[in-house]
Amino acid sequence: MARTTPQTHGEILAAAARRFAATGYRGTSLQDIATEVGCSKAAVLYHFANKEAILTELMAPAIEVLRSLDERIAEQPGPAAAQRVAAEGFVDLAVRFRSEIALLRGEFPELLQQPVFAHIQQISERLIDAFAGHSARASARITALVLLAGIAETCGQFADVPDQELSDALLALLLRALEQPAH
Amino acid sequence: MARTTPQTHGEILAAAARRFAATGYRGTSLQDIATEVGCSKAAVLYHFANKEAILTELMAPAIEVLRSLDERIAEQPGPAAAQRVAAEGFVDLAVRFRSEIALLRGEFPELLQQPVFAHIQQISERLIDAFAGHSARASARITALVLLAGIAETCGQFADVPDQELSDALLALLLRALEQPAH
DNA sequence: CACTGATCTGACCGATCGGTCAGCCTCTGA
DNA sequence: TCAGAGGCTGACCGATCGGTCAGATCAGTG
Repeated sequence: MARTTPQTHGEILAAAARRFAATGYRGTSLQDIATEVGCSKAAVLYHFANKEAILTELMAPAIEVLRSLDERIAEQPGPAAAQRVAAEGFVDLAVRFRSEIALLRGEFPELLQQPVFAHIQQISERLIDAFAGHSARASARITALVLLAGIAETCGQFADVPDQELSDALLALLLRALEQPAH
Repeated sequence: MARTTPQTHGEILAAAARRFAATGYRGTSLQDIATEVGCSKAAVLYHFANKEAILTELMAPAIEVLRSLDERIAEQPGPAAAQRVAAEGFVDLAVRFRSEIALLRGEFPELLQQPVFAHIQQISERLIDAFAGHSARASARITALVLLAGIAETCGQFADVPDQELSDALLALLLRALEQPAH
């Protein structure tokens, strides 16, 4: 029961990731995390300012990669190049961080309100725009949103599929499904 | 404030639908619904046994259609026919009930535990199977799940798109993206 | 030895949740 | 006129939430 090791911080992070993935962010209480770690709820709040700080630290690496993808897309010369970079970059991100994305478990709408994800809303809008080949046509935007949301929502469920196989399948799907932008 | 009309039942349903769509099922309290209606929380619980009963009544029509779609898919002679019926039926269901689906807002995982959705889990598994053309290949199942989840997750966001246009765009996407089953 | 700072605990707080309950209105029909 | 039923209210309940706080424990330092 008594913990004297200073590695509790990491243990809390790992336990929180497991619980968030199992029951979602809102569905996981600080007591749940504490029980999984084997410490008190107060100990959890000794290592993290509040519940949100745990989520922030868990998501930080994925958010950083998403931000850099956003920049790389903006640098592309035309819509076709932007679409290709967006597709490849997003698939790579989804596969690499699928466990982190999984623990959001459809709570995107509420979680987007939180400071951690302050800029994600705009980034994802630009991502959809790139997916749609900068087209304003309704069908292009519908296609883009369905694919983006579908991948984000499901990639965490393929924990048993090897990275390369999942990556290939998703990229093939995107190339097949996305409407080609006008030249 | 005082309500003497017996139409409160319907008003509560409508208010609940709006609040669920805005902040999700778990994110909406009985007090929120009562405030929107303009009555007391106790009045809401006079008309409905509990919070879940409101959701049950809201979702009943959509669930019934999903159940009949499941039966129709099972009657198809081969995987190709089943895939086509599943695609057309699911798009139709998603478009017609997009406002009902929208108010689940990614809370599928938790809500699936509730009695209302007891059989939905198995039905959706059979739906994915039909989407995948009864193939066991990982890529086919990944594609099926991404598209199904993507449509379910996003169709509620296209409230401004006419039914026919949305339906056409989604069906075209499915025909383009789904892997063809072996003959 | 005394002291300090880091780590951790149990008890507690106010807020909010879904849900219950006794009773108050208002309308209706015998 | 009045009993009773339907509709509704305010007060209240136990549970749970995120978060606070005073203090206990312990390793290291002088």
